[in-house]
Amino acid sequence: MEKIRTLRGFRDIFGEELDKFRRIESVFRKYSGLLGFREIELPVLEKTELFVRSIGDTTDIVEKEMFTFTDVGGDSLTMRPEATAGMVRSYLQEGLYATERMTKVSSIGPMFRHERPQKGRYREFHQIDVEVFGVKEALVDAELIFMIRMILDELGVGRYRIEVNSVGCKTCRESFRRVLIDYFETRKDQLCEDCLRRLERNPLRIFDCKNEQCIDVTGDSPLLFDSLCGECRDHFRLFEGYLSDFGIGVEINKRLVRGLDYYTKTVFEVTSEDLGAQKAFIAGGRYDNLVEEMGGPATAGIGFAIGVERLAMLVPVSAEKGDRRCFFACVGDRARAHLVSFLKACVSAGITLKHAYDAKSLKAQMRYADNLKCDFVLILGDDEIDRGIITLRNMADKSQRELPLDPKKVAQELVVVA
RNA sequence: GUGGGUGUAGCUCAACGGUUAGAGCAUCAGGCUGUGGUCCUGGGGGUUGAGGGUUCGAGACCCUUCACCCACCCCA
Repeated sequence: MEKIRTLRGFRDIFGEELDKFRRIESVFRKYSGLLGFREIELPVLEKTELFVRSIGDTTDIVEKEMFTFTDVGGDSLTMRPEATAGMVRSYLQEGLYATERMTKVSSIGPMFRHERPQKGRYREFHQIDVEVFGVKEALVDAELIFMIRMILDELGVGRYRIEVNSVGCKTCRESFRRVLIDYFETRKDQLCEDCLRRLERNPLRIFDCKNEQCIDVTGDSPLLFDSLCGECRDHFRLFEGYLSDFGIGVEINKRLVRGLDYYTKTVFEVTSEDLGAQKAFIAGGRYDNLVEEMGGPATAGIGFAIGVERLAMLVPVSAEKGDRRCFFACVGDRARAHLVSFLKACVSAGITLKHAYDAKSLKAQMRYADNLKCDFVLILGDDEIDRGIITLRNMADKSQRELPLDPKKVAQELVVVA
């Protein structure tokens, strides 16, 4: 029989990695709470149309990377490939635009993209997502960067870069698009195949190419950043000003572009060289038209997503030692009969009491206790029972002492020493 | 979807085309009746990813296929 294993790109997450996930989540919740975000859980499955409309039907995500299938009722459904679409849907569906002047929400959960897996990229991956609706002021842009910095610092992430840029609004982007196309049209012969495709579909993306020739060509091409409209330029200047008020240094990368269609003005990316080729582990930006495009009132929006798997690769293993453990070793059936009462007493007292389920020699139980890194072992055999006591061994210094054979009193004692 | 790399014990890896495929770690059991880590002895555990081919003989060579890893496209 062939062993059943996980689907390609899907994984079991456990042990050290899961510990890091939990730590990341808890540090995130600390700062998102301090900055006034509330958490929300959204469905993993949504109508396909939601993603097509929000992400853009010519993006790679929508064109070839979604887990999409047809429901028995005939609806086309999709496992969410990113969080913002669902966040916007929820914001509109729950009518939050009418009940609060602005909304700060966050969410944590799995996302799905049907891509070829590689380092730091899986078909099921996890994102921490943050969105702010209804604030057009650049202060919030800087506040999000501040939040990211606080989280990364507390997690002990060492080397990372925060890059920011502005991709402008509809008007400055439209006019620039023509300028860019004109520029590249005359240099078509120097572009790689992929970039020729990009030129047709989304010329801005040529800036993302890793091909050396293409990088050369973009080297002296006009930049969107330099032809922003007055409003977008002002917004970016204010953003920079607030960042310096927060005391955060960032790099302005005028070539930074985003893969999703809905971004406007501020975009940013946090990268690390310790990640392999997929070096961005946090990315986000402003999307001032998205809510309206999704059928809501004109509402500014901005958000970012943290790739949890990628961030976990950068988080140092926490040195904090788990709680001290105790083991119950018994010799013979008479002693074994006491196990349950000790278990009950210890759990009630908040103590972890490990034990072997099958009857083994004392030696084997000691080995097992050692293996489990237990700090204390309770030893109970005929000797102890006859004398009305139980032996408590300290595994570290091998000292032993006797306690009365009374589960509650022993549990109390363990609370003190363990 | 494309390119490259790798598939041998639970894990990390050996084995020039030539006996019965090994080692370390892990696991289990012993080393005078009830005491762990180090040490000694032993046990269990494999269709060498799968299928075909070449050969007197294949873990190794060839073909096919599958899986994983890395990279491209793209993205967190």
